[in-house]
Amino acid sequence: MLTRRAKYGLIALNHLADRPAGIPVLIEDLAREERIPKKYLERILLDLKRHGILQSRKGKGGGYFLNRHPRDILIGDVLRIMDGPLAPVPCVSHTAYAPCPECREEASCRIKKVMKKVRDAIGTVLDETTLEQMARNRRK
Amino acid sequence: MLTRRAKYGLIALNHLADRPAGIPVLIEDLAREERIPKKYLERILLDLKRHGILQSRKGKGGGYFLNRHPRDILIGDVLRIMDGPLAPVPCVSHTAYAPCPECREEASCRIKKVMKKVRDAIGTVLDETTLEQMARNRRK
DNA sequence: CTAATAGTCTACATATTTGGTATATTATGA
DNA sequence: TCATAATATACCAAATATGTAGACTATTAG
Repeated sequence: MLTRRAKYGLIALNHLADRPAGIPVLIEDLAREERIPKKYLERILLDLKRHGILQSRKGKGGGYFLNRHPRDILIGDVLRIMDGPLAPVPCVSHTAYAPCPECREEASCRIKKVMKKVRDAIGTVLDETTLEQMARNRRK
Repeated sequence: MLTRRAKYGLIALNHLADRPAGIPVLIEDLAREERIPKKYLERILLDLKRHGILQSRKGKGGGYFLNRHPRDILIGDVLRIMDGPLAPVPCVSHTAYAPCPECREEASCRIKKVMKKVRDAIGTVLDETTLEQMARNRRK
């Protein structure tokens, strides 16, 4: 399940993708228009900034804006930042591999074999979808 | 992420799929051999029984065994019982559809469009994999 | 019939995650 | 230098995940 945090993040990025590039949007406006709790959104945006997705300016005329063109932002990367690895078990994660704590012999693990397929299926969708594609159907 | 509960469930089902059909296995043996906390496992097995995956017998000579042939048990169904719907958002679930609480206009929701693809990708793997297939690589 | 066996039910306990708030502090531009 | 707006830190409450404890019930051997 996607967390609310991830949904808020995607909503915010779509919101920003709809505006002209490089023009800052106030957290407050974003929060109000998208009905997201402001203080919570602050932390989400900051996190996305720290990971290079967003950029910000302080003071008057400041706000948040995309750091890259929407076509260069992968939804998979956004969701990794928001919710952690895409993989359903750590032992099949591309970006955050770790052996499963309970697992005894990973090489022959039956769960791993199936979950690897699931991870790849998810990755194929999310790492081949850009913010631009996602935002394609603009509201008028 | 799969919960530990789901992993335990899969491990238990694989364990049972390895034995001759219809011969009961004690919760206690299963728990010990697979290193799963017994009381926790009890509830997991009971849940799988209630959903028709397992069958049990009480008293001496009792225990748990598969209610159907492994080829008729879908991993997707098992995971739904253990962890809930496969879909990353309720609005794209096949088995437990519900509108997302935060969502305003579902028809045009951009998140929904992407997540539907993800759900289908996951479903294609898990609803086409049987316990028999999963258990194919037997340990010797 | 009764004792041992083995699953079932209910209630707690405890840790982690999630979603959110409150209050400062820091940087920027007019 | 003042208003603005992002940043940082610390909390907090509710939900979920992962167990544990103990009583109860059904079954079978003898």
